[in-house]
Amino acid sequence: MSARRGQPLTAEEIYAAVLRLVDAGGVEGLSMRKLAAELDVNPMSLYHHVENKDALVRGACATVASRLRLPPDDGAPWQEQTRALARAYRSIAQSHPSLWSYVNRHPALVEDEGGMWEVFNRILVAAGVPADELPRVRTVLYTFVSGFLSAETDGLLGELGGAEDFDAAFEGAVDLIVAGLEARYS
Amino acid sequence: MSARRGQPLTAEEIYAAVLRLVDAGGVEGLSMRKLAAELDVNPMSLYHHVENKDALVRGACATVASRLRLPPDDGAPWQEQTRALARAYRSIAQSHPSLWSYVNRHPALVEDEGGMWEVFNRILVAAGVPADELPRVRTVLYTFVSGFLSAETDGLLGELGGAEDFDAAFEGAVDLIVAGLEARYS
DNA sequence: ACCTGAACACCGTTCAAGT
DNA sequence: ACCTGAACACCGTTCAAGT
Repeated sequence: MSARRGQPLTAEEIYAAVLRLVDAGGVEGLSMRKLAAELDVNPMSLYHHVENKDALVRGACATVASRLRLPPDDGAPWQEQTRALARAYRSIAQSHPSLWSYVNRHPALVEDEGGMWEVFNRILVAAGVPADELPRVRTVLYTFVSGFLSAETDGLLGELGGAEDFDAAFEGAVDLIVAGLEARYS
Repeated sequence: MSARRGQPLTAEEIYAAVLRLVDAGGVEGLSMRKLAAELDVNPMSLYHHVENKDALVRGACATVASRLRLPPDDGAPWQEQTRALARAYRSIAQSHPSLWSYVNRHPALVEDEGGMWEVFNRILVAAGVPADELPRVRTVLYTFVSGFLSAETDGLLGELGGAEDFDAAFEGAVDLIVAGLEARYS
């Protein structure tokens, strides 16, 4: 039996607990049984609120992704908007590193986070990328940024050396991308 | 009891089986018990040859990494050597995608693969990167390439769209890196 | 010295039985 | 209608007991 009050679990309650457990021990460290214990509930009761562990992670993702705040379409130079978008994305990744790292390598879980691709497109057009190259360039640059962030959140950045100040290294990485775009498309 | 001949397991035999299982079902799909079955051996016998599952993966890595063939130091332009190094690294990653993907996000398992960093340094010096920026630039570019490769091996590249021809997308990605280096350091 | 069965402490998930 | 205990098919690893 559970020591809980009569009210059933809310989605908010569940996902707050999921994020707590994932932050503490990664998605691999999350288990239905631990989550149930965290919520003071019978493990099997969880299946009444969520289909399975995968759906749990997907829901946690949606919760976090909804917090992405995209840079506005003011008249700022595309270089500055690129940096703003990259920083906004990084801050989401860093808010729950283990979750982001896991989701980023599970294609089925990656979804359009609040119109990010549209914003990215707009910026690349401003940078002079021709329409037919746009999807490829967008995808490649996304893999570059997510590669850096994976290295950062997985601890590889520190291991590889040369980047004691991660913020500075990130800015340098974005600078290199901007320089590459300028050289090829401006 | 085992149906094996008297001879004990060899490391070659074990790692060949590990790679077979990892290729088929990823590192997450590898288990000591399945490996033992694959080798027709008692699960507990494996612990006589290897410390634990982690050591197993580390050994498999070393096996694969030893196959990396670095580009020679001929007088080729640094742009061409950059492409050659990137291609050599990609072909290793692609030879056992699941293993590479797993190892790449476990910092403790990433090791210098046959002097790759030295070769990378030499190329970047030729590209005009100043000595004090070298470690940072090397690390950032590594995260870019490994980000692309992770996206490719994890199936994210196809999911994101814009890259039906992965080889072409990879060349485009390296082109962008080269353009960035030329713009900032040449 | 080498090998291994049973056991321990975990998983995700199903399902029949309870209220 | 909702909940849950027992069960199933898995894990990695330990350890005492066997040869």
